[in-house]
Amino acid sequence: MQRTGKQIDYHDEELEIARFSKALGHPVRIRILRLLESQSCCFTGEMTAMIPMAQSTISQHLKALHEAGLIQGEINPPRVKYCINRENWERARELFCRFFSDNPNAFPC
Amino acid sequence: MQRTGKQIDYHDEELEIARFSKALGHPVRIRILRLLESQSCCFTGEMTAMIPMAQSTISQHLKALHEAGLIQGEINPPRVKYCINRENWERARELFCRFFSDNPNAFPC
DNA sequence: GGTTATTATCGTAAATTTACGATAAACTAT
DNA sequence: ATAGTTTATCGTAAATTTACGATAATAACC
Repeated sequence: MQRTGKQIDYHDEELEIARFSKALGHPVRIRILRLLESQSCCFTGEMTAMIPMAQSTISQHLKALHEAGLIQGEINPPRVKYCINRENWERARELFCRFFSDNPNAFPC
Repeated sequence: MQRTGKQIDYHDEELEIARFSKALGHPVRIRILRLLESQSCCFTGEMTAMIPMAQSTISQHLKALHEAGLIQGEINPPRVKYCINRENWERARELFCRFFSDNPNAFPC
């Protein structure tokens, strides 16, 4: 919240993994990502049809995932087709695997 | 927030991974876990010495990690020694690796 | 019993998140 | 131009998170 802010010198990796984790920290966003994983890409409308939640709320969650870099949207008027952002997905995988590895220098994933 | 609550039928795995992710969603908690990883265990005081943040705030973050199951505390009066909860750590690794795997059935991590 | 050391909890204020309905924006098709 | 479709944004209210200082709890030691 940084009220008085003694300023902690976080490493880039710490900030990166916290940022990805925060985006993954809501079950509906996990659901959305699983949908996108199973069927390469997906229109917003298909998600709103499958997830019983207000369209505006889903759009809000999509924005969160987009800002975290986990998905990307391609405008296909009047619709928007969302896909996993493969580059950042790979980066996240790498970060999590290294983080959870017993030996932080190894990288077996 | 569940105001009208149309109720989404989340799978256990979705809730689990969101729960772990939420706990990982703050850089200071990543820092704490990295400390615990590097030196098997650690007293609260050692962390407050290394992290420029109020003792009560760190205790609060430790509580969050504890409630998510990622760490465990052993009372060693008047101090408390915290360690990674290896069982749940392994579980989280498994969940994340499967989640980020291109093929959700494979499990190469 | 009283003191010291360590950690958790309480009370708080500000910021952020989450959900909704309503509205706006963008582009097609008529 | 007008209407229709799809999606994002706005305004909102409630809940949660995050940070702090102050206080309480716990157990050792004198």
